Amino acid sequence: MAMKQSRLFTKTRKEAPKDELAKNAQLLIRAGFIHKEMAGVYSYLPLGLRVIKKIEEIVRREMNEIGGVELQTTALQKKEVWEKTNRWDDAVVDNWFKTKLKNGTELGLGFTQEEPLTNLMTNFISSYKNLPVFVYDFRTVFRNEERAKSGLIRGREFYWKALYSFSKNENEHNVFYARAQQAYQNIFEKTGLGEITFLTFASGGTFSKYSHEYQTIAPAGEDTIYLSKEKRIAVNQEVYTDEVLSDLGLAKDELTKSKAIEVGNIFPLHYRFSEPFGLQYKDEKGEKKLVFMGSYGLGISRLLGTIVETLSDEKGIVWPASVAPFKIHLLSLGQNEKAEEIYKKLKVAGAEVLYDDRDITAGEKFAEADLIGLPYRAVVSEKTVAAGGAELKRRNAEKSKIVGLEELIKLK
RNA sequence: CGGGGUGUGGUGUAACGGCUAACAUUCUCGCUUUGGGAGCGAGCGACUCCGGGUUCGAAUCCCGGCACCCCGACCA
Repeated sequence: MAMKQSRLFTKTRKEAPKDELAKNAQLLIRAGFIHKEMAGVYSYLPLGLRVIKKIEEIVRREMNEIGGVELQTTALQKKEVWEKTNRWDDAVVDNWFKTKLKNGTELGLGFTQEEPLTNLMTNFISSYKNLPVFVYDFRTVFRNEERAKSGLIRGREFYWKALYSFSKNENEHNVFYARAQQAYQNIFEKTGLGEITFLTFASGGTFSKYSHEYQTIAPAGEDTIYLSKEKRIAVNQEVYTDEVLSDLGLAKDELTKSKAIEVGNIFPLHYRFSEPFGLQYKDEKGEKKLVFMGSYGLGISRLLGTIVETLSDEKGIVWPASVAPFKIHLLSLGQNEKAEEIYKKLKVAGAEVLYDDRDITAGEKFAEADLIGLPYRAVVSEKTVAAGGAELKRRNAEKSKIVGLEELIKLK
């Protein structure tokens, strides 16, 4: 998609809002990607929404690749479903947003999808022939956090992907679980966080010995992990014990302590949900058995925040090409028809280009381009036209070079 | 939820208890300029978060509320 910047109603700011300290929120607001509605609640503006969609598509492809099937559950939740697992009571789950129908019936705004989805799947799973099945869901969820913080890192309303696996038994589950790990690794590599994101062993809670978190190293992180750069794994401080280290074959002296942001979390659910909902199947012998489940979460909006938090410099955001709202930032300096012409050709070629066609000073265009942070900047002025084309520069490079239209189209 | 802090034009800041609440930026208009948020001039824009109180007089002091930020706790 191509777009003229004169059509983009958002505006950049020189100064960070005083009610945000987190780098991700400051930059995303300054560059016009998000709008703060209230603490922990943000609207996605056109540029921000495009990044969300890019990340979503990367995640979708990986989920499809491992056999995931997409659906969408509801935000409104009914009490009875959650009472089956004892997760309706505020004494048990303290971050519910609850509301009521006109007639007084209590409802909740979903904070996760295990209950509704397990309940829903009882309609469709009845035989071993129906298994395994992997279902995923992108949606906004709500958590009444006592303290929202760090911009998009911990919000009260956020966008995430949840996948649940339904398997015949633990062995079958383990096969998928391993594939899911690979898919997660692919996602972080493709979104530019591969180098600084670690598979992390964390508390398994009531479900199993461990859960696996994907932790991205960042000073702004809420978690503390001990990581091995060589082995590409880490241990969450909450389970940093001699026993766990020996389990994993890690020695203390090979681990580095670091703050990190939890960008994903996967773990087996065993029969925690299939049991209360009676999610069973008949095996080959006609015997009823419980479905073995697994959970695979990933915060899309948190990932957006994490990318900005970790991949920005003093001038602004530095988007990885894979998630950038546009690939090319085309700037026209002064009056010239050449820029318009290049824009039209790029558009026809299907390039993802944001064309700054506004009548403002060069300095302003450069400063804004750096702040918005698209991977490539192509300047078209009398000077560059005389030199044979556009001046192309990567966002994170110092050097630039003159290129023709063909080379620009290649970048799309 | 415990502790700390902050609320002033859209944004960022200033103002001893005392003139018509100031400056920068944004925005509008004019001129100039055109390779790093450029210059000059003119304008628009604020019941100083809300409600009480003290005082001749409150943005400023006091009380209550709300909002926001930070630390901690919490975070299948």
